[in-house]
Amino acid sequence: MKLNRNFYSRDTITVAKELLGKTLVHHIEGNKLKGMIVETEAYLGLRDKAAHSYGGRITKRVETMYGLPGTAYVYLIYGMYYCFNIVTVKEGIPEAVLIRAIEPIENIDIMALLRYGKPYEELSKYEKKNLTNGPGKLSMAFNIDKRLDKINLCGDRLYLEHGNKEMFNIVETKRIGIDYAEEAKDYPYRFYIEGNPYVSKL
DNA sequence: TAGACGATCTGCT
DNA sequence: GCAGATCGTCTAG
Repeated sequence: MKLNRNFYSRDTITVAKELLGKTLVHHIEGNKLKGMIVETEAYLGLRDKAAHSYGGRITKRVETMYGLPGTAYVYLIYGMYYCFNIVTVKEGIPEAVLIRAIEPIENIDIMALLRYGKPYEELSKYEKKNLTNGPGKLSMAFNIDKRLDKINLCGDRLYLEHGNKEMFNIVETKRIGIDYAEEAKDYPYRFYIEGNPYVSKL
């Protein structure tokens, strides 16, 4: 069952935690890519120095974060990778959840082709493990890029579903790659499924 | 309009 | 473990 607008229209920390174990679905050229979310990070707009929207900044790039909850926020990082986020709370409040890692479920061969240009069986052990265990990596494997910025996640192209197994422990820890963010770099806004092999960093 | 930098990943040491 | 890749976005002037 698809997650609706109400799911996203809540406190960002809550949504970040509850997104764990949910299934991400992307329809591409007649095929469905599916994966389970295993790692997320919360970005709390105004009061969070690590967020693009810190202090209420509104620029061309971050305006997406001010949109409706359940909207995709996709941006380019380091000139070569895309990061996929989900807008939360309500329109006008610039908060979002970064999807950091996914466990592949369906059409893994297509993901392997998108990421490494060869089918899954031909991947080395190292490549299999690294298929989707990071924000830039999962974007490659799921064919997510800037064209999906501002897309409605309550639609039929890219959306989330309730998962099957939701029995797991959630680990809370500090976020990654935001050392510039002063005191905000130590906030415990990163969440992942304990023991899952696709988590980007322990 | 120029200059600095980043919510990352890879490959080499 | 560390540096390089690589360019859109933002800020200052």
